[in-house]
Amino acid sequence: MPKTIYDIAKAADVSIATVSRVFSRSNTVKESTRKKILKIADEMGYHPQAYAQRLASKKKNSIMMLVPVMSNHFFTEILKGSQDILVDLNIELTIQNVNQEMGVFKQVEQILKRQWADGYLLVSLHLSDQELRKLKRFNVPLSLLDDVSPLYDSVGFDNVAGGYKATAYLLGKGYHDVVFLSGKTTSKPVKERLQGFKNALSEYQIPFSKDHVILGNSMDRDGFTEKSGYEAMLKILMSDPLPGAVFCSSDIKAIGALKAMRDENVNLPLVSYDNLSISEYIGLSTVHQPMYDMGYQATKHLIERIENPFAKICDYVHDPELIIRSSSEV
Amino acid sequence: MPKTIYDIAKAADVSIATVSRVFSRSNTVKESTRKKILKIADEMGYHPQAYAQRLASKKKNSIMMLVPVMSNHFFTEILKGSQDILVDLNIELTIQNVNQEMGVFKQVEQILKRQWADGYLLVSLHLSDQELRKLKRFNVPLSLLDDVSPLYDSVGFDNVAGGYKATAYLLGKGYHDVVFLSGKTTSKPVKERLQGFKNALSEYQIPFSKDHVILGNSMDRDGFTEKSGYEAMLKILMSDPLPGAVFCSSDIKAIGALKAMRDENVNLPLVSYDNLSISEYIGLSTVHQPMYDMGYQATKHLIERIENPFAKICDYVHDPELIIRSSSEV
DNA sequence: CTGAAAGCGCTTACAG
DNA sequence: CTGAAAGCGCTTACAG
Repeated sequence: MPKTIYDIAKAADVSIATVSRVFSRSNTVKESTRKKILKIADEMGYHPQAYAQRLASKKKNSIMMLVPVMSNHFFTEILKGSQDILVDLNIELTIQNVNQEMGVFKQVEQILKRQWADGYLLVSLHLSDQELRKLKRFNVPLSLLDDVSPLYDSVGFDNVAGGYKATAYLLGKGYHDVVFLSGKTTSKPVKERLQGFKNALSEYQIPFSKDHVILGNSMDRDGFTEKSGYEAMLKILMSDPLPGAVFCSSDIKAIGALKAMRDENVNLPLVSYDNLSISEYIGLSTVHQPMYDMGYQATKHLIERIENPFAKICDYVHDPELIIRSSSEV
Repeated sequence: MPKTIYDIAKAADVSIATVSRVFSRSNTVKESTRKKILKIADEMGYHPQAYAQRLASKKKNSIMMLVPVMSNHFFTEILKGSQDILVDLNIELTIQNVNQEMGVFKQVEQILKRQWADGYLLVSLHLSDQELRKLKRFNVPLSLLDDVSPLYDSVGFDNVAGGYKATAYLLGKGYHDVVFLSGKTTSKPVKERLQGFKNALSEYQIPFSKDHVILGNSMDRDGFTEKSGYEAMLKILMSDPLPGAVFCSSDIKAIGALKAMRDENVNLPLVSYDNLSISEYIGLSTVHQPMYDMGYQATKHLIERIENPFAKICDYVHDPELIIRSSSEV
């Protein structure tokens, strides 16, 4: 049986209040008794139970990150940014995976209801305005990451600008017949990047048509898979005439697309999106998103919000940066 | 203020016991009162607090996964395997990141002490036998994943066999001057894969020497980074004569190594290790590890262990499979 | 610096 | 089918 505070108190011949004070780092305990209690606790393998502590104190010192891990190839960067700020503050970070296939909003609600943490980091969840508004009723600090909303502290990217930059670069190089290798078109980032694509076209007075958008058949993870990119590129390569260049909605898809080109022995200039750590090594021209900074910032906002619930909401939109490597320079 | 069970009881004109029964799905509640309570709870936004529930019931219905997310590129597969079994059982899964740079064992101890979960899944932690033995004192179900030990339920891989297969393949093709592109040599999987490498050499009666092992300078994440692979391959390419082939300790490193070869315009046959989802698309010959199955199995073991703490310990070692693609066929 | 006691929000025999 | 009451393992004013 695990030991309780009573066991330690009895063994140390003090009250449970004193034992509690030792573990809550209250400095009102005499050094000698503190040492004695710590020694006994260590021998008996005692440590306060998280549940009881949190119930009694109403403080949690804990933040929870909700994230669709499955689809999130840049998650490690975000996590690093988040941890770097949390470690010093001695705040626990717990991760909850949100399953994209099972109703994101319902899962979020379910988790918030349980009152696990002092605040929640919602990563790449892309909830609608209406859903976000509904979450207000839980009255708990929320911070959005890779998403922007005036309703919450949030730090995201201007996907429209990113899509525009990538496309404009290709157009500027003279490839006026660019094509968009899309993800699932209901996905928020896909929509926005497509909008950027359209904006660039219209700047060059090129009329947009449905034929500009090519999709793979595989639709798991919103189509953000190598397989889906491969399929889409195969379709592109079957068109006649071939487009001059490709703007691909994500690096992961681009990896599939690149293989399709190799298999078919065609080489179209390609720019994609995300700048994963591998992208540098496979020479992908891509739109960079500083995920580390984002994790750091969003976490900072959340902590400040927990401390001061009535501070001004702060939504920050990063301007993405285009990085040119070999894939666009054929 | 969040509502409590008392608020609901009062509003529904019943005792708190009845409200509790409704939420714990006890079927001893009259259908009409159940409906009434559920309706009121929904209106008032009530849901039982996780902490209080677990403290009172001593049941947690929850499993925690400890994982060095940072370094774990195949983590999503494991997670999927684990979730697929948990969802049906209505068991919560929480993920705790373990920071490789901060003393893995200490962190694990710290987490176990808190008594968060009914059981813990230790993923790719590679603790020593002595450390594992020490964890016994927490007297809580533990299941190891990507690690094998007779002390706990565990499912891992035979890294020695994997290293052997990869190397023997290269030797069998006539490349007798193979070289091992290593990770940090204190890392358990690196050591084992190197042992497999040695075994293959000795089968071909090739004496092993230190020169067979090449290391990059970057050592974060135990050297499992693209950068470290790039650096190591650059070193290899500076040797004279050049080796005939390379066995690379991980796919991520191989991606860096491949770039180094492209940059230097050399093309050595290469086999690596892991079979990440991207590996198929960049044509990596590699050693496959069925991470999904592993996540599924380890989770199953853990659940059975929680139900029956005295069942026979079951440690399972997967035999890895060599997959040949283009990188080895130059 | 320390203790007695109330309380955190639940669950669960027990009794009816 | 339902309620009163004890208890889960802690924290924290309050008093000394």
